[in-house]
Amino acid sequence: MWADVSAVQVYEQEEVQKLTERQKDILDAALRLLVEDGDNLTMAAVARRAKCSKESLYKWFGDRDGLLTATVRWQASKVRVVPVDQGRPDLMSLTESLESYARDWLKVISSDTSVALNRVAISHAGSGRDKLGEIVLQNGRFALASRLKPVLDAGKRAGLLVFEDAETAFRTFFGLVARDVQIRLLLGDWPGMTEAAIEEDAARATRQFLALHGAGKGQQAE
Amino acid sequence: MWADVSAVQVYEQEEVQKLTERQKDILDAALRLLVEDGDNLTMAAVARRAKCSKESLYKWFGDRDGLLTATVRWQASKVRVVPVDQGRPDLMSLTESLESYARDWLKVISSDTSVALNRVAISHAGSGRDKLGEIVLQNGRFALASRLKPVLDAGKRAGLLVFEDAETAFRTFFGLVARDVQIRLLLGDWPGMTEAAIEEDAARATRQFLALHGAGKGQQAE
DNA sequence: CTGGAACCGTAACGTACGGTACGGTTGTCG
DNA sequence: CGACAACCGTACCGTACGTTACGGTTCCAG
Repeated sequence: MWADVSAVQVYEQEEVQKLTERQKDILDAALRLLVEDGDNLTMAAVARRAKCSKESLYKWFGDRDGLLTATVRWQASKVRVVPVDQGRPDLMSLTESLESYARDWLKVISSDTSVALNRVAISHAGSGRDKLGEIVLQNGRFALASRLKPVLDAGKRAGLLVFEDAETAFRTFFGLVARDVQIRLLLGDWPGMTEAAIEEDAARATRQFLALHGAGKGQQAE
Repeated sequence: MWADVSAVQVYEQEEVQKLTERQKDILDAALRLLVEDGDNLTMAAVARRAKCSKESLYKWFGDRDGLLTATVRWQASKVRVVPVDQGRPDLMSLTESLESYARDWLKVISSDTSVALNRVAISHAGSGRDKLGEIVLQNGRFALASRLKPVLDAGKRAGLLVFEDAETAFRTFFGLVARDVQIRLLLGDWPGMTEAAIEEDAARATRQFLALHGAGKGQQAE
C-alpha cells in the first residue's frame, strides 16, 4: 500500500511546510516540468529531472496525485504577498493601493506558472476529486479577496468608497481587472500582457472602479 | 495510417457540417460523456455509449483528437445565437439588448457543457497542439464580441454611449458580466448561478456599464 | 569498523487504453 | 437471389506509464 502516509497528511492539512530542502528541490523540478509540458508529466520525468529515484517520489508523496497536489501547494505557498494595511487612507493612497493590487494580480495570472497550475487544476476538476482546484482558488482568487477587502472597508470608513457589500464590490473590481485575460491565456490565446499593458490596465481598472464606487460622484451603480 | 482523411479535413476546415445523423448522434454521446466524466473519456466508452464500433469512430474522425475536436466544433455550432441588430436604438432598447447579451453569456458559461468543453480545451492547450482552445475561444468570447460590437457602435452613433474603442469597451462589459464566475466554475467551485442570480447579475453589469460608458453623465473612466 | 537507514538507478510488473484486424450481420442495389 | 458496402461487436496488439522491487552506494551513529 502506502509507505509514509503521516508525512503527506501532516503536510497537506497544514501550511506548516514539513519539507526538506531536497523535497523542495523536487517540487521545483516538478513545477518546471508542469510549466513546460503541462499535465502530462510522468513520474519518471520528474525523477530524472530532480535526479532522485522514483521510489523516493512514492515514499514522500504517496502517488502521482500526491506529488501534484504537493507541487501546487508548494507553489501556492510561495506567492503569499504581504497585505498592505492602512488605517485611514486618503484618496491618493487608496488609489495607489488598488492599482498595486490590480498590477500584482495581472502579473500573477499572466505568469507561466499560474497558467500551468490553473490548467492542471482545471483538468483535475473534471475528473472526480478536485482538491487542486480548491487549493488554487484558495490561494488565488480568495486570497486576493481577503487581502483586498480590508482595503475596501478602510476606504469605506474613510468616506472614499460607497458600496453595500464588500464581497460584491470586490467581485466588480476583480472583473474590471481581469476581464478576459485569464480565460484567454488558459485557452492558449495570447492577449499580449506586457509590462506596460499591465500598468495601463491596472490604472484603467482602478479608475473605473472608483468611478463606480468612489464617493463624491453621487452615482454608484449598485 | 489513416482511413478517410478527406471527410475529417473538409469537416474541420469549414463550418459546412458534412455530418450524417448517425455521426451527430455519436458526437452528442461523446459530449454527454465529456460532461459526465471529463477529459478521461475513452474511445471504447464513446463506442459503447453510442452503440457503434470503434472502427467506425476511427473511420469517421481519424483518431481521438479528431473525435474531440469534432465534438467541440459540433457543440460550438449549436450555440450560434442570432444577432439582434438595431438601427438607431433608444436607451431603453439598448439597455434591454445589453442585459439580454449579459444574461445569455452568463447562462452559457455556467452551463455544464460549456464548463466541460472549456475544461477539455484548456487541458489540451497545455499539451502542444491547441486547436481546441482556438475553437472554443472563437465560438465563445470572440463570437460574443463580434455580436456585441455592432450594438455598442449603434449605441455610440445614437449618442447613448461614449467610448474610444469598441474592443476595450466590450472587454469592460465582459469583465463586469463574467467577473470571477467562469474561473470558479472551471476550478470546481460553485458560485450558485441560479436563474434569479443570472437575472440580477445581468442587470447589475448593464447598469455598471452604462454608468461608465453611458452618455449624459459626463464622466466616463476611459 | 560495522550495522543500518536513506537514497539512487534501473529493471520489472500490471494495466489501461489508443489503434487495428476480422468475422458476422444488416441493408441496398442490380 | 447474389454481390457488395457499411457497420457492429469483439478480440487482439503495442506501448506508455503508474507502481513496486531490488541491488548498490553514501552517510552517519554507536
